[in-house]
Amino acid sequence: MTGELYEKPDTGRSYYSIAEEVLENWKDNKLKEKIFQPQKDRGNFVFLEGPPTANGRPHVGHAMTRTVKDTVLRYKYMKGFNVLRRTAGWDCHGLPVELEAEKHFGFTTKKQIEDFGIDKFNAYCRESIFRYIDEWMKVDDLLGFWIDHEKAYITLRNDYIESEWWALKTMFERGLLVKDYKIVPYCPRCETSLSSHEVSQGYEDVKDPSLYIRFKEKGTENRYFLAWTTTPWTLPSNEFLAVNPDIEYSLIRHEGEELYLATEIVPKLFKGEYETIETFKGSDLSGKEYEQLIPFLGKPVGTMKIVTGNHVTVTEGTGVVHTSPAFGADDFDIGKNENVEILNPVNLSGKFADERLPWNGQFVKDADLDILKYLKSKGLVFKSEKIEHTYPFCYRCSSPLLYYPLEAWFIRVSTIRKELMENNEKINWLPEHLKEGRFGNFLSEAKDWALSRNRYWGTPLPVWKCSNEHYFVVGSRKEIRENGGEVPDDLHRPFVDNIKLKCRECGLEMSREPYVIDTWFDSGSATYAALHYPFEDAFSPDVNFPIDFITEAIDQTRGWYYTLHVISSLLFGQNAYKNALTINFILDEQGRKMSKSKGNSVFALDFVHEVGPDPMRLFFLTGAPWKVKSLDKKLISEVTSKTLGTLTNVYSFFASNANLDSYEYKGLEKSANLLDRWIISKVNSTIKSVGAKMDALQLHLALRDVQELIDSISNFYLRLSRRRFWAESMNDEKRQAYSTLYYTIDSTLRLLAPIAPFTTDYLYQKLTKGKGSVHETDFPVTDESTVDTELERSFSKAASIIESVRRVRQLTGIKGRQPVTEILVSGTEALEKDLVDLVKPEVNSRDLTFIASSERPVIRRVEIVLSEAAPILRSNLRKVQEYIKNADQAELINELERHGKISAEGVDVDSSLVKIEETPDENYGYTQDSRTEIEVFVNSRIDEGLQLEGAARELIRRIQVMRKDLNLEYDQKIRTGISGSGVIPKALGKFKNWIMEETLSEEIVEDAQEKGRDWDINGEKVVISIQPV
RNA sequence: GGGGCCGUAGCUUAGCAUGGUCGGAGCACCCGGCUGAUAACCGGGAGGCCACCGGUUCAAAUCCGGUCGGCCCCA
Repeated sequence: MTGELYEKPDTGRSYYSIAEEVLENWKDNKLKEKIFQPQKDRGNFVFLEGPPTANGRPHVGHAMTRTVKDTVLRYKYMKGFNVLRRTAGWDCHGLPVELEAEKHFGFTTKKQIEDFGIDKFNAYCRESIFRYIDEWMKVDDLLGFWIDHEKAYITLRNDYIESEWWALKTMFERGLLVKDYKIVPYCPRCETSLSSHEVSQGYEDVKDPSLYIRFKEKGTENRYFLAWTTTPWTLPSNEFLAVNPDIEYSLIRHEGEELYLATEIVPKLFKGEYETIETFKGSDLSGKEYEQLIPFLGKPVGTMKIVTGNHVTVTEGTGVVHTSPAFGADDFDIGKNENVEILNPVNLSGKFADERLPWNGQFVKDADLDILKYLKSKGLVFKSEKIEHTYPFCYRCSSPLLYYPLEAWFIRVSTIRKELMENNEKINWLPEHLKEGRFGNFLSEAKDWALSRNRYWGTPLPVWKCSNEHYFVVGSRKEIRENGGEVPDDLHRPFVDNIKLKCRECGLEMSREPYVIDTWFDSGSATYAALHYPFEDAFSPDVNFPIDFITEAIDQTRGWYYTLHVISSLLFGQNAYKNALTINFILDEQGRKMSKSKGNSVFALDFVHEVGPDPMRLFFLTGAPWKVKSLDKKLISEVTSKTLGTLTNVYSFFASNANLDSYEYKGLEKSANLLDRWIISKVNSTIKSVGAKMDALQLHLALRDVQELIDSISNFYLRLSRRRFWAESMNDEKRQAYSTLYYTIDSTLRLLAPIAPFTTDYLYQKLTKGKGSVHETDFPVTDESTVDTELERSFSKAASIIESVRRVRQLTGIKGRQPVTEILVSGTEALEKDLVDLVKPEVNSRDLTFIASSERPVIRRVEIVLSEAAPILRSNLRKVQEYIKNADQAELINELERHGKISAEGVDVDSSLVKIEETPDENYGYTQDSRTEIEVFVNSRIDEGLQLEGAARELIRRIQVMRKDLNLEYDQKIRTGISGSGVIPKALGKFKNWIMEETLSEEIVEDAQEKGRDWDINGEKVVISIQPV
């Protein structure tokens, strides 16, 4: 190290390389480990990481989620909390993983998997889920996401599974886990049922047939029920037609046939040419019989008749609903009520599997067209078209889902809707509308959770059954042993399938129900299962629960947010988390959604290399996280240079000057200096607002406040304070300035540290000379005694005055370097003298005077308002105008103000007919600030003295530019030569000493050297040369 | 079909929950200025029927109703 106290930052350096250096530093000092270690004197803040599946590369959206997580957790740590459960988690099971494996092996059916061997298949799954885990962890590190990877919870571990088993047993004992035969959304390709939250991930707009079909009423010649469907393949299994009992139906005659349909629909389907024969209430139609539409499957007893149901509407179709109990939830209920045999010719692969059908062997959706043809040939199709509607597809393999009757295990979520909603009340949602909106709506109609999956790679359903239909749910590994089983090393299939238990009721051998469970149950169990509850005591629903904070992407409202909430409500009777912050998607640079198929995904690792972690983090927190944003590199560099760039420069200024003066910070010194008092006040009021916004999880608003502070420091405080730092020797004033600036930088770094952890720590190290990391420090606390809102207001006024003067100078063509004699300000009470002294050099004026409204240098004239006056004064108008024009305006105004009218040669002119027009004195440039209404008058008369001073300043400025171009040290003395004509010699004559002082010239000769540089100063040619001595 | 969010200058957006400071910023563009920390800053210019239509009100970008458009979610 040289004698430098404060190391200067390398401004040319990329944010990525700064981050690399800081990361090294963190690693060397084991900083993460230190911060992960809970300390006694701290309160607790509990986090929970939503576990990603690491079988794909993390993209920028993941990076954003992780940034938000990290920012909050860093903030909470600095606020004095132990952040508990700051551990990573990995989601391991499920259809997505199996699908990858199927692709790898080229399997398309479950039989292939079984022939291959479930053990080998699952072994591959187990490996593949961690394929990208290194990249995930690398991204976390590079982003600065401080999360404990070593203690990560992993949902495939036996301990984790065991906790879930405990939960399932608990639910079973409370009657909440049941086996049922139900219509479930079913993926024929994956050959498994899906839960409602899985289904909700896969809706797409598609075109499907829209058929209006004639069902012939039994015993009639040409009388039909007109029904509507979009799923022709379900027609062979039609067993009923449903009508709404309360809706009115008509029997109409149309082109020689008679049709039943809802009255309301008639005019929509028939334009004019029909005749209504009779009308009925839906309930009147109940019981009427019809001929089977497609007669291949036989006709079960009690079918082919009209039934009623409240689910029938007339928003689509005809009000007569084709009902096949095998393929719809409402339909199924009807079938159950009527107690009929269910016609189900479709097998688990989604193909017709009944030899009596002409379409046997076809995939049902593919058979739609053939069925339509068949019906057409029989003359049963009234109308056929295509409509676009949304239809659910498997969220992983994109096959169209079927609603299919299956035996499955359910969690009876619908029974606790009320509790779900009550517990939702206790959650703070960001944005707020999710509580009542999307999430609340979903809760209020929560469906039973179809939990079981007929698959392989998942948490095994811990239910055993004997041939007497006795069920036993295993709640722990111990219970396996207690019931005569042996615990395998791995609780997954196929090993778990080999466990046979002895039935407690009848002693017969029990085998496991061959299902695995929905992987969403895994992640939704993280609250307790990650800590192996209740087998270990790291977790208790009574301590540090609910979780304080979680944040995930918006799609998780129906995913993780939901399953966490449901499971916690079921098991613990309370909400799982207190604060839920939702993050929206990031679109690509063109504003398109990123998707694998389009190939426009931007991966986190690539992007962090490109722009660096802090710029990326700043970008993520610009604008509300729950608003969609497009990746925008321009915006990134803008926000980065505005915050980190400026802050780095502020530090850089401090460092270079403090080094020259060998200044060392020894605490904040009390300063009477106005600027110091102001910026300290500003820092403290910003600390307050930033803290409040961070507490409210309004991270983007907090960032905005910090940015404003940085701007104030750089463009006001420092700009106006510079001269104090240049004083020859160290004095109180100067030391106080240093102390204030140090304090200001230190506070700002700490305010920004949670958001931009690398650059702030990089600068903090330099500022504090390596005394530790900014992330170990406390978040700043407001010192109320320093906050002076009155002073802050005065400064905004001062800023507004400076702005206005610049505007006037622009308008009147007086350069900033040209001094003026006076500036008058009205519309505000006078600023205190110290502040005025600060403003004066900025506006470059000898005097700055605050004046009353009446003192303003304006010429006031009374003017007739023609539109008002003309109709009243009529023929006197001319005379009055003339009179007013020639009268003494001051007297006239006086009269007007005193009497409310003037008397113009005998004519009374009411004040409403005139107005007082004000024009600024021509010797002044004028403007009024629109916001503060402060008026500024700049005296535009420039006498010779001022002109010469202006010229001198021009010279100084040019010389300074040349010094800088030569890269001279700040204290390097020079010899200067100047030649020029016009005012230049005069200016030199008068201001030589000043120029010498300002430019550190030992002498100035009025004759530029040969290598002099040509300048144009206000049209005057000047040659200047400088030479270091 | 239902629900949620959104629609402000070329782009990004503040303001709208407590109607009345004229609708503010930033980027980009042009012009000018300032600068011995600064990829900085300042001033000016151009650019908006605050999506559209109606209503409430003395007064609406802001409240209400409807329409259109975008995004998301559900059935």
